[in-house]
Amino acid sequence: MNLNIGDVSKRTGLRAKTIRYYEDIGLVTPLRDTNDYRVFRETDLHKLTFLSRARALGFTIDDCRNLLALYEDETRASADVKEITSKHLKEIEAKINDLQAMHATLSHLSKECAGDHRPDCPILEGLSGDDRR
Amino acid sequence: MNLNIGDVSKRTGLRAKTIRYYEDIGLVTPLRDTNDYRVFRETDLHKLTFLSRARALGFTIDDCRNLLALYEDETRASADVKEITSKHLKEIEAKINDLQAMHATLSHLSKECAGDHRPDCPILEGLSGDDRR
DNA sequence: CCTTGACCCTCCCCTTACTGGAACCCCCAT
DNA sequence: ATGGGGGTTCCAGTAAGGGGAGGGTCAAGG
Repeated sequence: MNLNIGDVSKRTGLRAKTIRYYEDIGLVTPLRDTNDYRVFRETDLHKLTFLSRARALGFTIDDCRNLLALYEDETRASADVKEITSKHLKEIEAKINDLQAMHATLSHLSKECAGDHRPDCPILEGLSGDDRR
Repeated sequence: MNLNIGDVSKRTGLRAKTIRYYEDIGLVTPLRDTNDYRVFRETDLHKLTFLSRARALGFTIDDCRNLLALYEDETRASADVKEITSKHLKEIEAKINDLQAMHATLSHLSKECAGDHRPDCPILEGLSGDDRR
């Protein structure tokens, strides 16, 4: 069950480039064949799958590093995992709020804009210093 | 009414560094005093205010460049502005959707997690290949 | 045995939108 | 003259990879 980078890429959904990058920054340490090809074992595959999912859920690489350490530590406290997750959830909420505020402002301006050949444009007015609400 | 970079920074809310960067990439072109200090005029101030607001609404620098060109073009069609805005609104919506999906998944896992001293952790299980919904 | 195409390798620069820092100049008040 | 608070340039770094050059390797087919 020794896999090349291409195989791992297919199974994890990560690109080969990404996997090499993860090795560079020390998240995985595959073995090497005599021809310098990376050789991934079961455990490497598990880690990379884990990383793929954690990244897809928006965790930073740094969070991933910590989560992975907890994942591998049989004596972890689930509280530690939950804390990282809660912090991340709060960041997600903050981002959603920001985006919703932007969306509200912009869609308001956009609705006012005729969107035709004429130059008058409430969007540009809103973006300029012109501060009437 | 000639302003130094610090004055402009205070009035626009942009940091001096950011303003220099905007000059670097050609978004503004302040004059120069004999001592090499940048000299900003009214129009520069307007442009930078515009940029500050557009950035705060999440437009990319590239969008800003286009919007600024339209802002300065008295013969623009408001349709062009609206198109950039609509595209941006769609991107915002997509991001919000992504974030909400992440949030849903993560908060579900988080709720299942005891968050105590014990190692059992549904969050880690969810992140590993363990694919039971 | 040789070639072809699909893999794999390393190394380096590019991206976004800035931010930080070093090393230096300028002006005014003490 | 010295101190502080402006200003200037340039260099390096961030997150998380992406793109591409230039080259080695492997397995199958002719």
